[in-house]
Amino acid sequence: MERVSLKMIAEELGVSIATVSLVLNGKDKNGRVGRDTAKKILDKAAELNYVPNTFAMGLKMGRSKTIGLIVADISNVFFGTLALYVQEYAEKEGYTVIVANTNEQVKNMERMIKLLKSRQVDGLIITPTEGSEFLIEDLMKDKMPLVLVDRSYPDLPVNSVLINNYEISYKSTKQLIQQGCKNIAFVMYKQNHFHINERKRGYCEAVKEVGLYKEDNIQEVRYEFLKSDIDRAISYLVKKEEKIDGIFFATNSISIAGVKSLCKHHLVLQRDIQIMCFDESDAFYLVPFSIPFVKQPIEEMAQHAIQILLDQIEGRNLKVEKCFLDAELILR
Amino acid sequence: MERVSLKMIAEELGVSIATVSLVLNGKDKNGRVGRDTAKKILDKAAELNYVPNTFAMGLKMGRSKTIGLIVADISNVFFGTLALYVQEYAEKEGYTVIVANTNEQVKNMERMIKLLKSRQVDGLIITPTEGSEFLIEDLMKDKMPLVLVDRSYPDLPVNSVLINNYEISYKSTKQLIQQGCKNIAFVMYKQNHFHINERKRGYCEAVKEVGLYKEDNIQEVRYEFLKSDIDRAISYLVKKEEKIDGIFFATNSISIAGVKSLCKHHLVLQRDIQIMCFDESDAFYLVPFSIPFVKQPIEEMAQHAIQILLDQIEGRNLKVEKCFLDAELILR
DNA sequence: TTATTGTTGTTAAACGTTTAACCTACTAAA
DNA sequence: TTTAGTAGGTTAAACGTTTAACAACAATAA
Repeated sequence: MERVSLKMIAEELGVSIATVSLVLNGKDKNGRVGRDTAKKILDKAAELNYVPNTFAMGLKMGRSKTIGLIVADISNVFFGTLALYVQEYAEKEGYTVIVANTNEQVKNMERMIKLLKSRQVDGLIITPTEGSEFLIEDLMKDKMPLVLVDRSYPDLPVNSVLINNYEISYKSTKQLIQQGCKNIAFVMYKQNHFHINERKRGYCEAVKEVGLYKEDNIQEVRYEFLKSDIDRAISYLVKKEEKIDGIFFATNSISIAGVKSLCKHHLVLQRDIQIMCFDESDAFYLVPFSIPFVKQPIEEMAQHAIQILLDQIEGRNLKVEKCFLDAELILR
Repeated sequence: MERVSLKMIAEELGVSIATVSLVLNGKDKNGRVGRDTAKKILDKAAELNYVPNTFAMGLKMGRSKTIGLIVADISNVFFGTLALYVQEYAEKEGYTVIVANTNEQVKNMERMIKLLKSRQVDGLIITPTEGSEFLIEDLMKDKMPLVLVDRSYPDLPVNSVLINNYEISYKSTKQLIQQGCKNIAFVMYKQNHFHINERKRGYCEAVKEVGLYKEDNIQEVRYEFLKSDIDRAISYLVKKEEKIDGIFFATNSISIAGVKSLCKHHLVLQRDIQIMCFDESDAFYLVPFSIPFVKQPIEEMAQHAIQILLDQIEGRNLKVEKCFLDAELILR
């Protein structure tokens, strides 16, 4: 893996390294380097298949043109799609993305931040884990350019890109009510995340308004034990005295697991029970009826996150930006 | 974003940079540095929250401890899962992964290789796009450590991790036959990929064996126009003279799109038609009957790919490794 | 006494870039 | 003839790390 350096090009052509650098960076305008010297250099670089050494560049310039993206689990389609778009928009601006997984563990998040810092990232886009407020505060003290996505700590003066969790959740619950549901459950993660609580608040508000609020209709499941907890929750909900006739699932992984679990109880969706999901899934198209869901504007989230982050990195905007995007209710 | 360097630690403690480096790299054994000096350095490093500058290290050492992973589309759950495990195993060995998407375009693959090279990756794991043989050959000429995953060019002496496409495909088709299907279709991408052709060969072999081969039962769809092409293909298959009673979908994206399309025709799966899919999908658990599928050992694929790649990078093994793993037929 | 060995460090070069500052030769104007 | 300007480069330092080679000193051995 013989790597081609400026030096090699310079030696082969009998010019100085500086000249080669100037030409290859396009800084040879206004008469720094002669036309034919420039052409010779360009040709030789192409011939030798020169690629600049980002390490040397980064070391010298103090910027890596790299950003870190920290998510819970890249194999989850929500985060995978987010990663796809983040990379797409980052690349357009000449930035590379390193993706890191936390698996919702704050310990991992800490490790990943350290790793990405050692990789000299110029900034971070993070979906923070539960209990990671202190890590965010540390990063802010460090003046690391930073954008939180999907989740946030509303009291911290930190850039964020969020959706209208409360409103869309309220609206979705209303929709179930309008479809005739009289006893609606809400299944959420047992996590103290602001965005999750906002979704809960939206649900509560909607059911309270029509006098349908019941505390035991709200079921919490643990991330690490999703499958078993969901089964228990669904069992409880479908077997209890006043049977449930509608369920709102608070995230995409809960939606999938929840619907799976419902199937096990031989309940026929849309007849025995109405459901409402967060996030789209291919799965929804496999059933011969439509499953309503909340569609998050993932591409726009990625786009705004990148834009805010790069504005900070490149010093175009130093104010804290809190960006709210509207999710959409899809009924079909 | 004041970055802490060895120099700062050295100055604060009144020792040389070399000493600090030695201690922080654990190279102060056999009496290089005194016990208490070492302790002072360790403490100060922790206090200042020192993280080594990977750029300077990489520049000096000529190795980045970074590998590149090139896939078609990170938001596809197969590649997402692959990425997850590749990262997990890479991290265990102290390597970081940069993921790049090609969207199945050879142009993009070329761009991504260039980008990753400029990032000084020590090696690459690639699921090559169609027509990218010349890029692989270039990399081999460059002596870039390399492992192809999922797909390969069998004539090239290049490391690869593949599944037993022919056998599992043969076996899956046999299964459909055994379930009583008399007229089985095969839906595949219109791509000249070896692994895809192997899957086709497995199907063909199985149907020919029992005299059920019909050329127009093999339908090809284009990656860029998956949805429309699938709809056309399914329409054709279900409406033609001798109606189809079984379909084998050759990849996960085709499976999902295909089942969606079948639903549109109001066909009841497992009654009107038997199907067989490649790769698992959450979707399969939403229907009250079981959908058989081919399960690829994604974690093992990632593990072997990393192991082969690191063996090459670190010079432990210079032979070309062709690794074959067995996919599994899941019936439930 | 002198040499040897061990302990605890330091010095300095190198990795591949970028870029401010400098240099040389030529042309044109005063 | 001098002076200034311009075109077309070159020199050298710096970024933060690693590590071979060196050094200073003390203890021990011959």
